[in-house]
Amino acid sequence: MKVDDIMDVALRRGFIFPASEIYGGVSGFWEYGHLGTKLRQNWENAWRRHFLGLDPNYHEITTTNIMPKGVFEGSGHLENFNDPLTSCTKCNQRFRADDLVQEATGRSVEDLTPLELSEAIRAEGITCPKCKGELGEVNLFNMMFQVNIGAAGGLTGYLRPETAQGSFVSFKRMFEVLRNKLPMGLAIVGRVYRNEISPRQGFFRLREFNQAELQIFFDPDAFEEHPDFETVRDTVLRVKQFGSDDIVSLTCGELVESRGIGKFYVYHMARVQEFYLTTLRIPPELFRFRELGGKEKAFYNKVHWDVEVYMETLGGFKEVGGIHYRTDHDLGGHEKASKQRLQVNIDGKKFVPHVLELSFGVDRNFWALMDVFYEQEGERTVFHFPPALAPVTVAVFPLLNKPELIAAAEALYTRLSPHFSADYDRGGSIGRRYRRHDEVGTPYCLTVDFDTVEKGTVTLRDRDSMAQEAVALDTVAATLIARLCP
RNA sequence: GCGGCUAUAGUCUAGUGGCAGGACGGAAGCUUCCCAAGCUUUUGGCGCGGGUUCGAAUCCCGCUAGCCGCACCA
Repeated sequence: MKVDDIMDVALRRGFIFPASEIYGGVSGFWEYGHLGTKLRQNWENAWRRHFLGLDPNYHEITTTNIMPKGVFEGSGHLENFNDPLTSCTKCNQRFRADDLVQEATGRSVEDLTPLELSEAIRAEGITCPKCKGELGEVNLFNMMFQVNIGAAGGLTGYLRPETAQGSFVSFKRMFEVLRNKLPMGLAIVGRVYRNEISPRQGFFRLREFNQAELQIFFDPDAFEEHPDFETVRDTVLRVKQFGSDDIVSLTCGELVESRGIGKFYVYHMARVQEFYLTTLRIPPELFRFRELGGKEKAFYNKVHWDVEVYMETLGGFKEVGGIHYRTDHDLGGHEKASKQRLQVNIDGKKFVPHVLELSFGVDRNFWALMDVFYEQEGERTVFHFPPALAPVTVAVFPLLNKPELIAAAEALYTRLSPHFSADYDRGGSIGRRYRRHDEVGTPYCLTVDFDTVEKGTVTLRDRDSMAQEAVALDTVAATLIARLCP
């Protein structure tokens, strides 16, 4: 199985491994080794360059992982994800305990604690609605991890379940700092936490993971337009529309005209696709937008397409991101809960900005790179990562263990390492060293031989073609840069 | 969270109550060595915690993790 092969390399070579492994691990928590950290950072930096470059007024901020309870009252996370659950001890069906008690007693049970609900279930003799089996203890279940801030009796806080809230609570100040202009984008790349009941699918559903999100605040009256729309009007998007099983190719112009989706939204779809096809080099047939509708779509999302990549290891197209038109749901909620005015005043027009959210799961994107670019070519295992994303850009080898070659190779490594992600390896045969670096996706290897000492050339070996060419020492850095930025 | 199966070195694996073995990998060295060649030396393991037993990798219980199914996944 491909998933086993990739996980084997990932564990063996230092991409990812189970968290707190020596204590047995905890499901849903993973650690990144040195190569995984580099690959993830490279993805994140590519994401920053692409999305923050879309508009001079899109910026990255850094906000806290722990936020006070009030934030999640404003966001709706507490209200919507704090369900008291009980399950049948016989058939394991789960139920909302408050619904069952309320139905049996006719009383409002909103303020009852889980313990009181458990007692009420026993007192009323409530049994499983499905099989009449005995119901278990009531447990409050919220996807958020709760933490105590300060000494006993202090504030209740939560680990953020999405980075987005950081942008919303920072909106008021950042709008002022950035001199009252819309659209304004606030990006956050960072850790988030969700207490999944039962994470499965290996690395795909995590309890602690990374998001890269860009919240774009804009005037809702401008949703139908975008100043650069003409540059993407004829761009062909791969889309799977709600209610259809087919992936079709539609231009941005067609999507606006046939579906009435605002140009502001479709423009950003084009830029997202560009990121996947051009920067990440995902083959087009493995990429699509999937429109969500009906129950799948959160009530506050007016338009919602997921970004999906086909992953063989996960058996199909899987969500790696989403484009959500969240309207004024978030700022409106925080306005009520915080009692702060979050409306803006632009040229005398007062309104609460709407939000377009570009949201990406970093770890899922990381896994997508591992899946899409993994190749087993006979005995050769290779990751064909785009060179700019590969954890190691260039590896330097002395052909032989001769003092003059080692000295020359070390000098070359020392010269390159401040500017490139470089590695040095003198262990085993030259062929073995090439294979070692194929296995972690290093695009370029430089081998120092006697020609290096005598004529000042090194052998540049290309990962994908395995072709070799002589390159002058003086031009090695320039050659690498030219290949990294075609 | 429930049920079934599973857990031996970095990876894969042999071992069914009596000395934990192999392959690959890693390290050091030899070999003017450009695609996992060869040789020498070496490293390193029974997931965790209880129990049964003279003796447990092996049998039993619990925990943790993984896989499959159910449930969950705003």
